[in-house]
Amino acid sequence: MREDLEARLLQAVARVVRELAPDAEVDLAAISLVPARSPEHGDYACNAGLVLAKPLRSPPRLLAEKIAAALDAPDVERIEIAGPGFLNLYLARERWHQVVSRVLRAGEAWGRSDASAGETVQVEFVSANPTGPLTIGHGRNAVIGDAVARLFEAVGCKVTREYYFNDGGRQMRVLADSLRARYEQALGREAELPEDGYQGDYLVEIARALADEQGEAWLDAEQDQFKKRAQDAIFADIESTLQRLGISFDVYFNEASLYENGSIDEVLESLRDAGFVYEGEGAVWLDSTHMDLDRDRVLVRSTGEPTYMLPDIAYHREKVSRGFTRIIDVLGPDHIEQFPYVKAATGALGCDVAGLEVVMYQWVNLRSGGEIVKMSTRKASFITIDEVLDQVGSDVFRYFMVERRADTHLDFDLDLARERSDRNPVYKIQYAHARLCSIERKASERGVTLPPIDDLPLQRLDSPGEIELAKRLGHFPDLVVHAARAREPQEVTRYLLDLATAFHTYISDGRGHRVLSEDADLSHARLALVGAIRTTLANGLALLGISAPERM
RNA sequence: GGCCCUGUAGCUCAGCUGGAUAGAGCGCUUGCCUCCGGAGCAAGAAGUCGCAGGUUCGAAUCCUGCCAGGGUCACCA
Repeated sequence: MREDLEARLLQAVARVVRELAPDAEVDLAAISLVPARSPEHGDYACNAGLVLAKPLRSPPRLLAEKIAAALDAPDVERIEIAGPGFLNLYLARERWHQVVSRVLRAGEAWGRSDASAGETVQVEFVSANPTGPLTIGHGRNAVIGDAVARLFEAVGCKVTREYYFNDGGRQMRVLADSLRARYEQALGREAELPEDGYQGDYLVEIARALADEQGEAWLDAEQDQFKKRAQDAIFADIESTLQRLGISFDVYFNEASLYENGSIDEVLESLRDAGFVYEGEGAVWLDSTHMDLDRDRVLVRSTGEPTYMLPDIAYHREKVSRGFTRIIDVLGPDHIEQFPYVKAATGALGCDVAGLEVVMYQWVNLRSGGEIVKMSTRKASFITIDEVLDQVGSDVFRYFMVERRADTHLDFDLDLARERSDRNPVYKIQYAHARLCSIERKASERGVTLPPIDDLPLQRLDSPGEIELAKRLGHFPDLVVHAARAREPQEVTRYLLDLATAFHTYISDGRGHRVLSEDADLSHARLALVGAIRTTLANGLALLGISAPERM
């Protein structure tokens, strides 16, 4: 609806420009049509008069009037010129009533669109190496990644969820040696963890299970056996955590395969051939200075071992080769700095990297008992997702993880998350949904059934609260598109909280908006509105992977 | 020192890619359950948008500098 109006508005602008100053340079992208902030400003507000004032050398209010006169839009009932030169557009009420029937007709598809149809998107997220359980920091990555993937699906993209991991390298050898030590300890022998070994209790448990199962049979086992054992156990644990969050992946991509199929060598050679590699200080360097970046980076250490950057480049070349139109990396601040180098180097290989982008999130601090616990992967102090899930459940966890914009630091307030009360915003939204369901149940108990959608007496929805709610529902598809474009699930949480509040206000502000009454038409109209709100809340929650309970 | 993110109400944060009187949740004050769910609603107090310049009809939003917090800079992915 908004888009149609915007198109007509731009036509009107074009007419006015043609008439007054055909040669003027006008930036049409600067013209916006947005939902008005307050009802005094109508339904939609447009800044075209102000934007055109300069290039057309005319007073903005005068231009606004000309645009208003040139606008051909049957839905627009009235236009006011306000303030410095805004166009305030008032739509006919029937337009908003129609929103209710559209929602009911669309059902689960309400909010979904083909705005980005034809795109194939790969979202790579979590990507934790199998050296330990997922921590709360991975949790933010996991929830954001999955929610962004859901948003892409909602606007018509085909989405591949991918997990990239490395089970090779020094860290895994240390892990293997750590498990061996724990295993020997489990058999009652003297054994010491290697220096900078993995100290977490989870390895003790894995070792105990191994000792119970194998007895002393593994005392002479190879490092590789321990490595595989640890890796399998830890991966099983990671997958079970992800399952608790309702997250599953289409592809698990192993970094080792890039070594096995020769990609690493190929990439290094190609970069060398392209003239972007040189030797210095015993290492092999990426000449990123000549890719418009501020400095060079090491690709192969003086020890002969590649840095993580080289396989990263090979991996991104591999992703691009699979033909995705868009490739998203969900990265924490510790990985973000490498990305421009990886992207530039991948481009230097001749790959089209235009669709490569990052969704970056900031660290999570855990707040408990008024104290802030800084989550640090390096230091031993970390809290696992499972530990938190034991206390709050997936819905609360997911909500809290996407409640803030990804690029701001997140304080996860464990005490608040644990509260099943009005202080906790997840419940406010879910409660509204349950309350709506309750009203529908009540209606069905009383034998009230809705007439066919086309026959609904929606004109009976004439109170300001009802029109306000219908407008809010009407904005939902735009909201989804916007959130997907911004890669910001947070926008959905905010919308849902506002919608839930608007409903609670409507139903209990003492203005007598009883849904079920003696007036059959009014009851039907309001019941239809109830259904539309419920559908929108449920669809919005689904975008976040959060359940919409019918009872609480 | 270089680069990246952040600085908005007592706290945690929005602010729709430059718009009209800067908003929400929590906390605080005061009211509301003979009535479809009080996990709710109504009203109120609370802000030099980190600081200083600049760009223009108009800046929390864009530019520059500074201050503060976090991150990162081949031997950890």
